[in-house]
Amino acid sequence: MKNSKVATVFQDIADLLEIKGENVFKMRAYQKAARAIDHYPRELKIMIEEGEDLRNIPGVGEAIAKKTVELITTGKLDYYENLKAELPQGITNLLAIPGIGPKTAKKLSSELGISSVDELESAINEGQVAELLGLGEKTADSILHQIRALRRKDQRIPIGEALPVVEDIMSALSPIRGVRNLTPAGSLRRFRETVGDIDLMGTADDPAQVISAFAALPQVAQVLAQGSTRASAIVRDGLQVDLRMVEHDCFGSLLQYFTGSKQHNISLRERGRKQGLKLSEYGIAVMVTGSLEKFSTEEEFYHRLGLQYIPPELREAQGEIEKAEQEAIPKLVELADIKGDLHIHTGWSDGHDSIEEVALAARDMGYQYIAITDHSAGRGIAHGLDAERLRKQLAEIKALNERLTGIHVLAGVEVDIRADGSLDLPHEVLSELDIVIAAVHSAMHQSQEKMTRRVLQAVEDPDVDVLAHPTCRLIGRREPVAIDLEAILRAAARNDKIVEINAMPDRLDLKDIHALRARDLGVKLAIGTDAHSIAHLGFMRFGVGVARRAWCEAQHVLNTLPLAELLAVLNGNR
DNA sequence: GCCGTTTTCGGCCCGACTGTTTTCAGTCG
Repeated sequence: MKNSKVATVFQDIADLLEIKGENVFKMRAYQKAARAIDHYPRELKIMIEEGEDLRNIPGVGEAIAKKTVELITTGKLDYYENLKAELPQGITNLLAIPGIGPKTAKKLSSELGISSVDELESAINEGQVAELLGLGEKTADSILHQIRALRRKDQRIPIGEALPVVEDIMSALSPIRGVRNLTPAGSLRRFRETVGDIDLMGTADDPAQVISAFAALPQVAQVLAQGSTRASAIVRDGLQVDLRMVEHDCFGSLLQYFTGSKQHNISLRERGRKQGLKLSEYGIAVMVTGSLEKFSTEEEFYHRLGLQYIPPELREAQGEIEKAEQEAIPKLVELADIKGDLHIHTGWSDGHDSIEEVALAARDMGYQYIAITDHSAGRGIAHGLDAERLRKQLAEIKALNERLTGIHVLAGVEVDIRADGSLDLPHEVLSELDIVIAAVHSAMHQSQEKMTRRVLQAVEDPDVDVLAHPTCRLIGRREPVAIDLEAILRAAARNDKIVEINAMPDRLDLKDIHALRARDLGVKLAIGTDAHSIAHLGFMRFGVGVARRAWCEAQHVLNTLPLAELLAVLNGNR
């Protein structure tokens, strides 16, 4: 059983306990454990098999550890089954509707016998809901509205779609006089792989003026709410943007607050409370005197708490606060550390641009090198290169390198790992290349045993340098393949192989927690954009975001190396 | 149910908004 499934069960237990009206702190303990397990970089199943203590996971104590073992080893949990039997089936579905919490869900269930969204909708239409004590016409209307919105609304969207939207709005607002510090907050700023809605903040001499300007933007389809310091609006594709503007001197605490994560902020406030400090978006209040200290930067805010600055990508309540206490937050890799892109397609296979066009664009970005890694001729891949065409491409790259200055082009390939684990090109031609990336592109529904053996064979192949997009997932569109990633990463560590963080925003593969696990196992990572056109070279920042969420420093990322050192590593590998 | 520079009991984040109220409960981020 996967961690995410375990987390879902504990979250459901929390919901059930909340509806039941159990001790809220017990409920929160399950919530916290669910989140921690969902973010945990190791598979609990393996930890149990290897006899490790699950109580090392923050938020998991004796009781939840025991329940986790029961759930994973037997596939089911008595406590959970009993809890579900006590309450109407499906009742937790109601909690997914914004505006409905545990009390309302319980009331709807016990007084009207409602346990599904459809039943709720008919009851509202029949006027039953508005008659309940404590509810009313407005509440019933608003619930109906939310049900409809929920059905229309897409799931969380990939960060790669959200960031351009917010940047477009930022560039429209930033010319306004007196506007400063425009910054995306929330999960977008933390570079989570998907975002629900967009938080945008900033400071202004006259916040209300900026809010009005925002509401009038052509990008805005519908204004949901508009006040003097904040507005919510729907922009294209139903994406919701919340803008908050405050005066300049509170920006640090405001940005900190709205960047989250929620659990990070809770942990931070618990810690502050022990120091007699009360944290909020307005600043830090000293409890005995009641005086409020304001902060114009996040750095000052963290320092006031006796903490080193914590970069947004690490704010997930995964031990970063303890590390900050010890001044042990590493200097994370930055976009500026990246010296080149190691995964690029051109018109030779399914990309759009010529090698030279890509090389010149990369040089303009300040890169020292790029690797051209077109597809091999594997089944189903358009215009893949066979040995003959690959040698022709190699010749073109050699000629180009003699002609171009300021950028070096590495000759490479993204060779298909066939269903049986063999590579799609012979050793003779692979050995002539600077870099060989291997990846699965077919037979994705193999059993976990078969897929793991298949990829292990590629990782152990002396011709292979890099394993690309190891899970083959497409966010929101294709589930990751069944594979024992722990075994793959351990094999990569043993064989000195590099594993890719694919920066294409709908892949992000490895994902954050797997990249962290790789880092911990000593596996070197390469960030590649998988660009199929020049514009895609800009995806690098998403890959860097993943690496930062995985606590990676420049030393953990292969393509922060200058050209000579990179070539030395690649040559040493084969 | 978890946790410990107030350690094995007694705590457990904070403020805003909304709608239904008569002083606040419920929900959200």
